[in-house]
Amino acid sequence: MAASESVRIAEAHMRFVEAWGRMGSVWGISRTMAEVHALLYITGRALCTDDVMELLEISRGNASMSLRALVDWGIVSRVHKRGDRKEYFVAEQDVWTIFRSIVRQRIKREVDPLLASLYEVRDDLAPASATRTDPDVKARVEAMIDFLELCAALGDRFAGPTGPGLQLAASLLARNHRVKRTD
Amino acid sequence: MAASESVRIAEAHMRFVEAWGRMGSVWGISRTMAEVHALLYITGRALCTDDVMELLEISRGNASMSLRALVDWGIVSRVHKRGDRKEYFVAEQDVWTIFRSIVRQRIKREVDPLLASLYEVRDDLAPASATRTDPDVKARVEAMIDFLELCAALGDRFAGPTGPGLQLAASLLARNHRVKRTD
DNA sequence: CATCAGTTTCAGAATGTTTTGAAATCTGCT
DNA sequence: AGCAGATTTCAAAACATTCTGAAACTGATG
Repeated sequence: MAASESVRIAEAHMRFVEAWGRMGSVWGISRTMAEVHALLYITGRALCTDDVMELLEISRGNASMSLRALVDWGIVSRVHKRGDRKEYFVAEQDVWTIFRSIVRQRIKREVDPLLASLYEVRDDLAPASATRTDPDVKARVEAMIDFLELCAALGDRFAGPTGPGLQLAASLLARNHRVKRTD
Repeated sequence: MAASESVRIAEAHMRFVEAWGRMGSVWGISRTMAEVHALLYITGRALCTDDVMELLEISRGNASMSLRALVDWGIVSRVHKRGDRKEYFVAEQDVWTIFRSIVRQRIKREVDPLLASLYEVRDDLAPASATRTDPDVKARVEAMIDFLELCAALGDRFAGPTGPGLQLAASLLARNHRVKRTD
């Protein structure tokens, strides 16, 4: 049997799902994954694999993969219903928490490896043919490293599990445009 | 004739280019585009299409497309050499300015259209069958809209042409972890 | 321990993106 | 205008990602 009793979705909900799906690329996830997340988010209900398959018209494999990936990203969790062997899934409801998880994941997956490569490049630039190397090149690599480290640090601060990122952001926005220089 | 006299590149430079290329997905551009940018950035020189083709071993069409796209993004500019009909390209050297351009482009291309869709969804949710609609659904759409608006505003503030984003970021990092709540 | 509902896996198919290369276009010079 | 070097375009090919569906697996139950 297919979906749990009455899983119907208003047309407007589906448009939300589609809009969110198109946004997938921004978050670095596939369209379907984003749609699955949107579906869980907008309904606010616990849905099972069959519900997702049916509503989004995707295959069982795809639904299973996407749900699992969302759980790995930490923005969807598994829940169980008493007396039901099926697994159900719910999306994190707090937008800021969703954002946190995504930012942290992406830094870990993408910025950190890049930084690792850049450290290697810097180390190769430094010791050996130090005299023959254009000092500007070193400076540029350094600048890039500094910038990415700043990004990672900011990400941690903003998106860290303890950080009240929202307030920080708000206060940042509220401040006046110019900030007194510290140098 | 191929590249301008002596365009040679140290092995370490190429590793920088590759590392940066892999990062392309984060910035939402293709690997090659990212590599072209990295090449221009790390050499700090003005290179012509042929230089890029040769160093990156890509086709003329691809080099042309990638360079043009980078110019569109505002992180590479065309320069001319007196007595030379060729066009040369240089990358913006300030990391923060590069970041600014990218953030602004991405907000314009990705967040703004999504927000537009969400406004439509909200408007569809409000007037007609207002009684039949789960109020929580409206709240969730609102929450998402608010969040994205905050993102766009933050992006503008941080990455705006006038904003001293770096100082803001630094001061943010320097602050103590907890910020007094404003409510 | 055989069965069954439910879940995951994975090779191949479908789809989407990027690259090529040659032809068309442009630009500035004589 | 006619030419020559430089650049852009674009259809087809190469490549990469995502999706499907059927088979394999899991683990609770009688």
